[in-house]
Amino acid sequence: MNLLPILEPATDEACCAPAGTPALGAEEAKQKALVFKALADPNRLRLLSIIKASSSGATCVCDLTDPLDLGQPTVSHHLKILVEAGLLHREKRGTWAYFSLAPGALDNAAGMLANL
Amino acid sequence: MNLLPILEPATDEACCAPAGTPALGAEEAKQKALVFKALADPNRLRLLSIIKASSSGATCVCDLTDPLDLGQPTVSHHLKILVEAGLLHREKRGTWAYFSLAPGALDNAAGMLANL
DNA sequence: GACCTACATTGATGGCTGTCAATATTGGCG
DNA sequence: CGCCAATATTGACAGCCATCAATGTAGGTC
Repeated sequence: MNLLPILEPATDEACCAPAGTPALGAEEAKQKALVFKALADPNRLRLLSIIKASSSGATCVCDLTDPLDLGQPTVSHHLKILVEAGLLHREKRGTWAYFSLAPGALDNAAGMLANL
Repeated sequence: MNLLPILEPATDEACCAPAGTPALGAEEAKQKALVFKALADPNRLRLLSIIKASSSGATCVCDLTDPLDLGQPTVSHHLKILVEAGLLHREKRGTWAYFSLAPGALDNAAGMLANL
């Protein structure tokens, strides 16, 4: 990734270190938080799970409303959030909208945790 | 919530698959969402980053307030959330409280994404 | 064209959350 | 014991968020 500012422990006393700049920049943190925000809802996790488990790899909204006990607009809203976070891919085919996992998106999120 | 009257769509046709039970259970999803909720804040990500980058592996609160531009109570609040999510470990030593990464916690969270 | 179906958008609302000021607690030190 | 320093807790408040009802849009069918 990028170079981290080395923390120089050199300070006065016992308690702690200086900690001038944090290891993770404010902007970068904000960006990464967006992905985890999208993952921070039980129903969205279940949506991802269902879509991932789907044999065809693509699922339409009518498949997703029933198992979640949510209204159709709510599911549509969650799907939008997941798409905007880059986790899902939407493909409109005729009247139906098919959703599939964005390739590598989950791995990418997992990598964020490893490279904090 | 309550039971929704099942609309009999009579459209048993071509759209999708049955989708009886979702792959991820409601309770399980709620539990996992708690971890991601803890990760879904930029300042908490930066806290984790600073603590992880700390040479000693343990950092006290006084090290964490300055680089984040947040008040001490707010930082304390964020740390509490991270501890309760199982991501951090708190060790009180005299007047100071030292925080360190909970071993394997980040890997565990990354695993959740892989095993959705 | 008229109508239906699948999905998206809007508006409203209750609940959650991040932040701060003020205060409480706890340990160390004289 | 009295005081200070480090941290935690409480209360209050603004902003965000998940949800639903109602409506809009667009594709398919007759």
